[in-house]
Amino acid sequence: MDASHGHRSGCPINLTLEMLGDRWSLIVIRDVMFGNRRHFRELLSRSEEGIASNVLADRLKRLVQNGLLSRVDDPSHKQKAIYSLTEASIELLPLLAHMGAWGRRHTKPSEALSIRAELLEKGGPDMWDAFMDELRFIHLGTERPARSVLAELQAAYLAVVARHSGEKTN
Amino acid sequence: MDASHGHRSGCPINLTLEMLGDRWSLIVIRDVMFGNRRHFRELLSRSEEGIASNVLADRLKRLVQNGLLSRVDDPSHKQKAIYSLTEASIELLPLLAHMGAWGRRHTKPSEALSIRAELLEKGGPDMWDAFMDELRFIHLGTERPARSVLAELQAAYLAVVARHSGEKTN
DNA sequence: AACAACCGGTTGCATTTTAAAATCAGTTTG
DNA sequence: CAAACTGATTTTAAAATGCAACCGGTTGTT
Repeated sequence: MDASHGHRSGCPINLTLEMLGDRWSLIVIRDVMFGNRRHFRELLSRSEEGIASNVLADRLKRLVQNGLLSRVDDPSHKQKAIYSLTEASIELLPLLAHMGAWGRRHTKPSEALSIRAELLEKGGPDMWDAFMDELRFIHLGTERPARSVLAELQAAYLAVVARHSGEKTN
Repeated sequence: MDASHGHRSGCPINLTLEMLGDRWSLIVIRDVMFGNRRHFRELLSRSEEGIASNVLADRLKRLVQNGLLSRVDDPSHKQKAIYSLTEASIELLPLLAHMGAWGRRHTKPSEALSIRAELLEKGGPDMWDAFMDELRFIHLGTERPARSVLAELQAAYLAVVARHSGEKTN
């Protein structure tokens, strides 16, 4: 069982699950990735799912330790921290896209919150690559790409919300 | 927060996570899918990760309730139950393939247990579709497809194990 | 007929993880 | 100087997990 390294097994699926297989880690990454939440309070109070502050603090710490987020001080406020995606978490995008697609098919999601998943599914790997390039620009400081998938997703989301008269502002 | 239905939110990613976001559910599905473990004892004792019997019993029950597994009596043995994948869990294959690919890149998996993920990544969506067709044959009783991805994966796994002199018989 | 091995679990208990709410000290803003 | 805001921590309780023993029934072997 390879307990020598504190892991249940060396299976890549298992190791991924050990890192991300809980109810909150991927929610946090989703919010940083799709909602561009970069601060503790943003993640805490604008969370659709209502994460508790101690759980958020713990997950942020673990995600930073595992190299899925990076944390730097915000120069504009001595107590603010800015959390960014890393290359490793940016590469989780296809996983999240698939998860959204599966959830859209096999659970009963709300229409407004599904539109991003739908668009991302229809866009396919080409759109994912464009989105990942954009995330590298936002979080890693690479060159700005021509296409903004984030803007496309947000526009589609706002359009749905507007169509149903206001439900929430993001 | 849509607490009206006992869900944290209607986001498809969140709903997927509520169903599968724990440390064991996807391990069980992985073993049924890739290891063709169909009985309680097979899942329990041949588990690489050493799941506890009460946790396995709980997960099997929940997965059946959520429509990710089906359970029928084994006609050859009055006490045996046969667990099968459903269309919903068969469609988790792309997710598991991505998870394996990500884990191969960003964790330190063992070579033997990575070979399936590597093959599945290289095979891409074409191979996934062929595998899903095969899983529908095995678990849902559809017509037998020409290609057996399961055999390909198993052969590759055994080749790696043989190359490293025996480690496990799977 | 006797017996051991096997079947899918269950039970009881200790440990670990998670959840919710209140609280905290330092920082910024008015 | 006070209020609001920052990223957390503390406290307490509940839930999940891990572990080992156990269960009644079934099956294959002798």
